[in-house]
Order: sequence, then structure tokens, then C-alpha cells
Amino acid sequence: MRQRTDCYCNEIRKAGRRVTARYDAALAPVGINIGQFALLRQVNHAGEISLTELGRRTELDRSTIGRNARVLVREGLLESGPGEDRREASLRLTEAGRAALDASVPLWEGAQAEIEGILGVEGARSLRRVLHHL
Amino acid sequence: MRQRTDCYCNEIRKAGRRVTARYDAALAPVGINIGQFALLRQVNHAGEISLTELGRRTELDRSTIGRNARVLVREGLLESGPGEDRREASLRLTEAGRAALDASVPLWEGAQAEIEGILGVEGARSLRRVLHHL
DNA sequence: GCGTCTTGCGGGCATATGCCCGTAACCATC
DNA sequence: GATGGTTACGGGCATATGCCCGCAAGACGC
Repeated sequence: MRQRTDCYCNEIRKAGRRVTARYDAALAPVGINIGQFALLRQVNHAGEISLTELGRRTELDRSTIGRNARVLVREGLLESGPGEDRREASLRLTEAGRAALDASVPLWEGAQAEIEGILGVEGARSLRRVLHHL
Repeated sequence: MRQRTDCYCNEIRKAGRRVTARYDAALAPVGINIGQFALLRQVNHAGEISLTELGRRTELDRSTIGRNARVLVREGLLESGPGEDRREASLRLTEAGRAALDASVPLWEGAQAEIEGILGVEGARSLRRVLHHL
């Protein structure tokens, strides 16, 4: 009678909450969470990027990106300047943002290693492969 | 340079958002989302259940459960009565709640089948197995 | 150059999620 | 039966997420 655990969606969501908590705990010393880490990383990778483009790359709604980025701007990790367009806002890392990102990377790697330790390299690969299809 | 897609956590979260959107769309005709479906199902399974116990079973914070249940109570799908304790609130399905649940099940099964169609039975099994460890 | 269509953003609305704190009720012990 | 620890909840605070609407700026066709 595993009726309660049969839903793929809820299984994924539950696992997502658990894993998120794990990563958030790992990143806590730097004061950012895993979602913010992902944003900083994307901005760093792009150098300069608009909200819309950042939304596309993270697969998040543009308005979600706007709000999430605002938090990081308020905390001084990102700064928002004018883009090529007068409509567009362009995000980039601040010094503090780069420092936070640099400090986060080893912590994040630790969390990644934890996951691989739990799943094994094969399990982790299989997870990635399966999630990729969804 | 797959630096952006390397994070297990964000992969899971992204997949969670995609899959959630899929299930939410499937359930839309009934007017509930997948999280609410899961709650209704748990309450149905339990018959009567306290917020704390429901939180334990869904692996959600008790306060989250309280708020999510409040939405369903407001919509008349759940009702909240006194529990054994005078502290405790006991949730149960209303008629409308049961009707919504009954109407949802086939839609949910459709979404489940979609996922199995995408992953294949083996892939789906593997997903479940891997998520179980996280 | 003007009107129209598209694009980039912010803001409002609703839900979801977790943490912490305070209050009320219960329980075990002296 | 008063005291102190535990348990169940609600409410506040903050972030996350998606949808829709409206506005401003660009792009395009005539």
C-alpha cells in the first residue's frame, strides 16, 4: 500500500527539498543559499546578463529572476546597470559577489561530493541522465 | 564547459519545476495543484490526521502544512475539527474534497503515465530508486 | 515619420517553504 | 497539585515561484 509514495512528482519535490536543505546548510557559512549560488554562478559565467536571458538559462520565470536578483543586489553581491537597451537591465557580480562565489565553490563541491558519496558515481550519473529527460 | 549544469541540487530543482508544471496542468481542470493533491490524498488515506502528523508524513514543515491546509479548508475541500487533544486540530476530507480527489485521480494517473512514457519503465524505476536515497 | 507588434521589466496576486517565537495544553515528578 | 519540560499551533519574517497586467522602449512595415 505504497499509494502515498507513488507520485513521481512528489518524490522529486521531496528529494528536492531534502537536497536543497543539504546544500543550503553547506553554503550557510557564506550566507547564501543554493538558488543564489546558481544565480551568482550564471552571472559570473556570463559576465553581463539581462534578467530575461538569465531567466532563460536558469529556466525560471523572468519575474522570479527579477525578485531573486533584487535580494542579491540589496546584499551587494550583484549590481544592476543599464543594458544595451534602455529597457534592459544588465547584471554583473560585485567584488563582494565574486568573493562570495569564490568562498562558496569549495563548500558547494563538498555538497556535490556528499551526493556522489551517497549515490555512488554510477547512481549520480544515472540521476543526471534521468533528470535530463524530464 | 558544463559548469552550469553540474549541480545535482539545481538539476533536481529544475526537473522538479518542470514536472510540477506538468502535473499542475494535468490537474488544472479540477482546480487543485499537485501539492494539494498530495495533501488530499494523505488526509484521505489517514481519515483523520493532525497537522503535525501530516507534516511528518509529507516531510513538510508543520507551519507549511498549516498554511497549505488552510487554503484547502478555505476552498471547502478539507475541514478542520477538534482533535483528541485540545491543542490538536484534526483534518478530514469534506464531500467536496472527496469529489475533487476522485476527479483528480485519473488526471494524476495520466500525468504518471506521461512520465513513464518519457522515461520508460526502467528509467522510472531507476529514478524512484535513486531519489529514495536522497 | 506613424502606427503596430514585440520585447524587457516591475508590480500585484496567490501559493509554497522553512525558521523562530510565543502561547496554550498536556504530562511527569515531586 | 504546583513546577518544569514537551508538544501542537498560529503568526511573523524572508525567500521562492509562476501568472497576468500594464508601461516603456525597440523594431518593422508602409
